[in-house]
Amino acid sequence: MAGDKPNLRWGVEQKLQFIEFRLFWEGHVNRSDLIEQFGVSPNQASGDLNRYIALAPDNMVYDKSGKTYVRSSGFIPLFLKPDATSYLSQVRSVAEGIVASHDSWIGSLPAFDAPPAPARGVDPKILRTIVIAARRKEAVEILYQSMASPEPQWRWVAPHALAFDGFRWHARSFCEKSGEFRDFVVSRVIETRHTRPSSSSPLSDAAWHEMVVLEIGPHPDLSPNQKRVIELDYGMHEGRVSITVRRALLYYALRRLGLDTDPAARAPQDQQIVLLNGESVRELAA
Amino acid sequence: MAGDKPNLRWGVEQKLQFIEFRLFWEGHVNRSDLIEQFGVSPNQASGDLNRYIALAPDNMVYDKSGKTYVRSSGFIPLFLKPDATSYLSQVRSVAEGIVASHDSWIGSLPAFDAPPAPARGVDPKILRTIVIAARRKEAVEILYQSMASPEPQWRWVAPHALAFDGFRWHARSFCEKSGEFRDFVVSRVIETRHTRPSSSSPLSDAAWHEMVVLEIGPHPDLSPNQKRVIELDYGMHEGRVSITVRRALLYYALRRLGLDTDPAARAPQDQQIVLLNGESVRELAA
DNA sequence: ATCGATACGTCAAGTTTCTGGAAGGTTCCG
DNA sequence: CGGAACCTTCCAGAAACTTGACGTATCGAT
Repeated sequence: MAGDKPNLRWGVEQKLQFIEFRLFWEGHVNRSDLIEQFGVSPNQASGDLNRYIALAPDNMVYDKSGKTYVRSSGFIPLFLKPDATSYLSQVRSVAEGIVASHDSWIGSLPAFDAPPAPARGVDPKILRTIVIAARRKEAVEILYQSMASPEPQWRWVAPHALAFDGFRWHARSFCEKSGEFRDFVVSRVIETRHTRPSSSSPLSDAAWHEMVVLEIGPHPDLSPNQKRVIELDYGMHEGRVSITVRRALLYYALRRLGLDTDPAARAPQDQQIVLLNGESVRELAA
Repeated sequence: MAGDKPNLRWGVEQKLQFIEFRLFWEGHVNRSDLIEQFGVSPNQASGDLNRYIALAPDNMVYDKSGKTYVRSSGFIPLFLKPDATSYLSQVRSVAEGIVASHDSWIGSLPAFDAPPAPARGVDPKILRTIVIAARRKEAVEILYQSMASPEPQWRWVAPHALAFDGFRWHARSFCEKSGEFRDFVVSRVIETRHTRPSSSSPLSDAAWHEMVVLEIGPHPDLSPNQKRVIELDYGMHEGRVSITVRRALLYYALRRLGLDTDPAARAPQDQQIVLLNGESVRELAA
């Protein structure tokens, strides 16, 4: 019956996916939804809805009383794989203004909030310069405000990767001034000037390529039941789980997991997890 | 010359935006880029590129030697507002598998990594049930694994908002069992059963609607120069910035900012910021 | 019980977009 | 020089879409 997706044009495929997205997440679709989202005529929207029914007859019925198409009980997505992470990521992006509401397919946005991350914004042109330099394996001259010097200084760096520490974006780069690979906070780059070919190889960034394994387990002072729940939360087996992280990001990973302080600094219920191989890991942290 | 955008069809507008996105971020576009992204014929792609030139003659020229269209120096985006946050968010989404590479417009993905967040995934159907219940102001019966009880238990909750604490997603809900508003970790919901109308009003969730103001400043033990950089990073004026956060999220906000422990638990360079109004804030934390 | 508003549906004519095929141009490289 | 890898243009036909007109079902208000 259904199942054979003919070669559809991109625009048509998008509209069918949209119908399915709304059916799954909201339970219903309207002709007017298509009109708003894609700017098509009522006429065309009718056609698209009926095309969807023709391709997936068991997924959707028209509810005359509700004046809307509703998902039927035997709904099986045909054009989309429903994904909670992606939906939640969209919720966050729309709520935080990263994505305009009309660019998202979510029709009725759930109320949402998250603890704010008060980090300065990144200038798109500066970011572009860094990204392009990384791609071309070039060095770029940046005016950088470091923690060490009072005034911003020009220096040549050869970026090769981006990293996010939870708050700030970093450009992992070879710094010609210090002769080392370092993290540069992108929002501390005031300006960029020239670029030129770079002789440094990203492969020599040992701290970036070397992986560290963190062994974590539930806090020993939790009750057996609390331990079990934490194990479920973190996907632990037999009281432990391994997390692999680049040595260059180890500091941020420990901080993010709340493992950069003495485990006694928080109550066990707040701390939740502890590092099981702390001795071998902590000496690697920068 | 340029500037007047005629009423274009959705599909055409998307392609022009795509051309502009690639021009801005990568510096060049190919006919083959359009072919890959939208599945059009080489023929049509030519047409679209020339349509773009007709609409924005000063933005792009064909580099015969490079065999590609390149951004010209006077490039002014016409269909898109370049946004670093949105670009970086895409980088992260693609790198973490949230968005398929071919659904993103980024052609050449920069190398990227971030500290992993080892949290269990959320089941899309369970999330959907919660989101729909919130929209319809309904209560839903969930099988929930709490920290308190050894076995999961059925209980009626009326969700009204989603919250993200940096690791886990929560459903802010009225719990009929306890008669209070509480956070339920979505990934700890094993199953959902019935729904029914709810009498509880989201407006009575005091901790959700009450806002707390955090005053933060640079760590006092930093050097004047280091303080200045931190002030720039966090957008502080005169050594302080106010962050407003829901009381229900206060705990997570403090944790995220590293303000939930004694300021002496970390070295000043690691701690970076301190809470200036700690006395009045900390007594509110759950 | 009728009327108006709001949905969706459909038929027809005309425009825009797109494909496929065919022929042609430029630059680079071996 | 010839081939590869780009982009371009012309044409006919198909698919997608718009505009306009007219018809249908449901609901709620008068």
